[in-house]
Amino acid sequence: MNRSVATRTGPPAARQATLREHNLALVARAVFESAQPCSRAAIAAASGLTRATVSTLVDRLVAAAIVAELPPATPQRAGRPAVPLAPAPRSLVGLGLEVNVDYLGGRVLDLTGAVVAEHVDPDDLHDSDPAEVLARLGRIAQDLLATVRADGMTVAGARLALPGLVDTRAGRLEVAPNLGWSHLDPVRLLGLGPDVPVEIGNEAKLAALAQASRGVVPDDASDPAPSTYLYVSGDVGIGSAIVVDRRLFHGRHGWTGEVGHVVVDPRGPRCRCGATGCLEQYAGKDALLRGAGLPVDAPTETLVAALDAAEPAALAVVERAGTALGSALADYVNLVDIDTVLLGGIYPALLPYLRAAAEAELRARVLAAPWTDVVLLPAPVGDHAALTGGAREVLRGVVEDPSAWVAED
Amino acid sequence: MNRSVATRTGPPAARQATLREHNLALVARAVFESAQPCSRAAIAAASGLTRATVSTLVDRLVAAAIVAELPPATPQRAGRPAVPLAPAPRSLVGLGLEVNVDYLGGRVLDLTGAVVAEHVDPDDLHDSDPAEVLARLGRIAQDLLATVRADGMTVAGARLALPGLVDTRAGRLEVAPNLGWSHLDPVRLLGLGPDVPVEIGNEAKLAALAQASRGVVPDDASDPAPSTYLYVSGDVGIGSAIVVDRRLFHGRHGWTGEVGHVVVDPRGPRCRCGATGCLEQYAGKDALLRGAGLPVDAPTETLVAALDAAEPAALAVVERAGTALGSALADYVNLVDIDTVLLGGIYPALLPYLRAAAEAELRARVLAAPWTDVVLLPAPVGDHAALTGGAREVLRGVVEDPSAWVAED
DNA sequence: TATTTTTGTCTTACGGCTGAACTTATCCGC
DNA sequence: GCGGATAAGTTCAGCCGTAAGACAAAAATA
Repeated sequence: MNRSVATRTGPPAARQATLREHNLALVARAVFESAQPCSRAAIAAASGLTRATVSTLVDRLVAAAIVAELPPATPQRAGRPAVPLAPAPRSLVGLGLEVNVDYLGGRVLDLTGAVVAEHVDPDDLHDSDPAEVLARLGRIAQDLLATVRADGMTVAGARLALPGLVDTRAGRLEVAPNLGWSHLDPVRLLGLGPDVPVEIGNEAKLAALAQASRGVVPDDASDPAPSTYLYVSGDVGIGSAIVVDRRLFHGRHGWTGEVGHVVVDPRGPRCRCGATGCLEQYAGKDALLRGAGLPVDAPTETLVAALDAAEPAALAVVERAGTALGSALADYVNLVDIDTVLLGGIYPALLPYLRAAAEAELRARVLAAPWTDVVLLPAPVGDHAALTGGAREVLRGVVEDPSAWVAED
Repeated sequence: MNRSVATRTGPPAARQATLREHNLALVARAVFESAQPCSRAAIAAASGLTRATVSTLVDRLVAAAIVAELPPATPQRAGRPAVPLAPAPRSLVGLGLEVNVDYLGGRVLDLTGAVVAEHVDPDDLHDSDPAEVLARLGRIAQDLLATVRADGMTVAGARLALPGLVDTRAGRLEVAPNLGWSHLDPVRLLGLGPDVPVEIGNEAKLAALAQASRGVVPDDASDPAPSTYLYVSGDVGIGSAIVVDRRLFHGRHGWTGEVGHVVVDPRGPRCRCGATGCLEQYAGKDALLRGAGLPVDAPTETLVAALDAAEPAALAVVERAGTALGSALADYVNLVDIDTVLLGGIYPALLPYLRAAAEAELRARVLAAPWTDVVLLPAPVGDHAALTGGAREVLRGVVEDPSAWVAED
């Protein structure tokens, strides 16, 4: 009897409805990825669909308040003027949440990429109580949701960023060393209602996605953000993410990019992970401050001031960090063949002092160096990037599958 | 005038024909990935399509000789017996070609995965003349094609494996150090007619794809080959590939997996790449033979014999190689979060002697070690794996888009 | 004002899938 | 040995989404 209920594995069959969903997403992407507002006719020409089909699809997106019709621009050419289309402001929004060692907070973005609400509480959350902290963040989230709902917006979902080993699918935080948290279900502890679907993610991974500005939401076109890059964020630990075509490379569990524990010198100092000579012991924040003779809890600005003052200890330790970083990034590039590296966290401030050493090491060690240049760039989105990244991930889901938000009929 | 001819960027629009192509591929995959022959009804149940639709799609695949109807098996249950479906033998075939330092040759596989023709010429091709060698391989290919065509088979395409930096899209070989080749167009030099589309690929990458046995072509079900793994092939150099769901992770240019040049010890010996302490200098074939006090042109068997005889120099150098390999693989796993490693080339023979050291290093250095085990396995397909991988890649193309091989009407 | 040009809508046709009835082929129980 | 049960595969009308082309609308241009 239970024979042929068949697991229904593999990709789903395509039916007529699938066609419509596909093309609806195609049209939505066309609107969202266009630098300037575009017309129905332009979308038809670019996509290969007929103007008739594009029209019906656009009408659905407009009815769902995903796309907005702008007032007609003053026409320049002959012919009936086009109706400009653009992402709809302040209708569907995404919520990014984060708990990190130095703050907790939330940020709400709309489909245009604008911040419509935000609340950030700086705090020292080393070895904090997860239940208490997450309940507090839950209340912050509720406040933000109430505010934007009062303005008539609909919340598409939320994404919680955590600085640790996260199993996104199971919704479990395995361990977050710096928070002193382990083995818990953060979504349950947040205590948001079932009306807002919450997923969790690693902080560095979500911050990485925030860097792809042209992804979901058009920024100003002067910023040609790359779509394939490595994002490396330096703090006490050094996390990173592999982004290909504005999407994360996920690996087996999502635990990619642990570049902080790449071997720089096996005879080097012992790392808190138990091994020796990891990158973190050369280019992590604690190692840098200690090496420069500064207190471990000093802010990055203190180190930068020491560098600006040309203090020899600071200059030496940062150059050594640059060499170590270059060596580890060379391994990274040799293994995954991605040659644009965005540096976040403490690195943008230090980049002038470590760039030369890092680039020398990259030139020496990257096998493909004769045919391609590895580019080191400061990450464009800095402050609490994971909040932006989390909110954008939610909105990317809306744009890539708008059918869930479009009326049936 | 030239305004709106629009580049037609992005994914194509979905039309009715797209639906059919999608479902045709879905049905083909169902037949090819099934362990035993399956019926139309079983495919319908598994895919969610109706039996009517599956029937018409299967009929097209049968007419195109991609799928074959087997004679009915003796029925066990009540009801009309099913017609078993399986990949069609000896109809569409793929050609794998390879030039490497020690041989050149070709292999023809049919859709069942069976070798239907093969020709391998051992030879020393260090610093050879590319035009002469590729012309020779072209003649071998012509002979193989003539043979299989005489038996009524159709050649779907060919794939040429080369040991070097290959730009697959442009069809250019940038450099193959061991052959002494650089900057050439191997497809043109092969001189095959336009009736057989030839693509080129890196040897290690294609060998890696050969390891996913259940991919295109069902092997015996006793071998549960993984679908996501790292493949690391040791020879003079050490190449590798990242395989996710039986597909290559391509990176920017396809130049991923250069694990031979991951840093093991920056104070280590100088590598031929110009840097110091690369893995290749510890675990490459030349380094191993030299360290064991054997001639550099000795075959691997000589080293294995020395190990079996418990010669101290050999044991020491292989253990050192195991540690180095473990260190480099730990970096690899930390960066890409893939925990199954298939070892090919010279490593399967050496695995008993280097496994302990490598696994110790992996346990110490892989950050996720407490939550997941890194598994080292000998690669299942050994002899000239790139030939098999190349042919399978061609056939994978057929199964993933059968519509090109199915009659219009 | 008439013509040209381009946008957006309307109508008809077509292709591909669904669902339900129907046919075919086997097993099972009496 | 025969009828019912069971399952596989086929046939046919109907639905849905897109294509194709005509048509309406709105602006620049002569």
